[in-house]
Amino acid sequence: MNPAECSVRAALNIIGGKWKPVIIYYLMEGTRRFGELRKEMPDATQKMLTQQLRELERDGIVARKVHQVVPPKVEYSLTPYGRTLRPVMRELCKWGEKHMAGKR
Amino acid sequence: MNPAECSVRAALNIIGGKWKPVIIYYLMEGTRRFGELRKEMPDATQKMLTQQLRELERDGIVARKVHQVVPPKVEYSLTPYGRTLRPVMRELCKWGEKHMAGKR
DNA sequence: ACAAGTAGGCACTATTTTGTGCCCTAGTCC
DNA sequence: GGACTAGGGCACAAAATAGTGCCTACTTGT
Repeated sequence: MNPAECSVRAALNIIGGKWKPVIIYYLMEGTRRFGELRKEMPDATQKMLTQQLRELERDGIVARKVHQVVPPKVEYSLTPYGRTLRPVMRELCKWGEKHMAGKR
Repeated sequence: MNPAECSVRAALNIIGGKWKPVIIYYLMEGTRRFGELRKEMPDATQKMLTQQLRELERDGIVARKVHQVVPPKVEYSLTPYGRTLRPVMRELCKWGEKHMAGKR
């Protein structure tokens, strides 16, 4: 397996989850609280959201900031590293739109 | 789910298989016979290769050309539509390379 | 007569990914 | 002292994906 192909796979490992692109998409717009993400993507279960966020955190894409306050408050945002995904997401998105438009 | 996020998911549905990006990658270089692909990606089982090729064909990304000759000969290539994936793959690949380089 | 090479098909199993349901914490409001 | 809040954990069940093994048809070489 040559380097070019496995680099594509590496990228897909990061953004390839069912909800990860959606999370990244929202976080590209700005910081979100956990509950906000849940409202924005009601089809993702809480567990899935948590799980995918953890993975993205582990991979250095999102930052998780816990405010030690009374009702817990946790904010998620893209790390600088995560922001380097922007061009990738843009291409993916552009292609996806064209694809959906020309739907047979 | 807004249109931007679901377009990303639509794109991922096409190129998101375990072997699809690899297949697309090789076909971007040129037409391949089934057996050639097998040799280039020995970790994919024959079944997986066939399956993923069928899906890519169904989605209009690859063309399958059967030559009615004695030992069967089947050639796969990207359709013009498949070639529109080039920029997407390039970004994905660029990001993936940087990602692997900066591996912690 | 028989093995090899090509491009698969089909049934079944294994692995991975998603989803469900139920539980916790610690203040605070009533 | 019960309910509610926001974020999350854990065990398990279901579904999607991937992998294995064995089978076909046709022809050429031995």
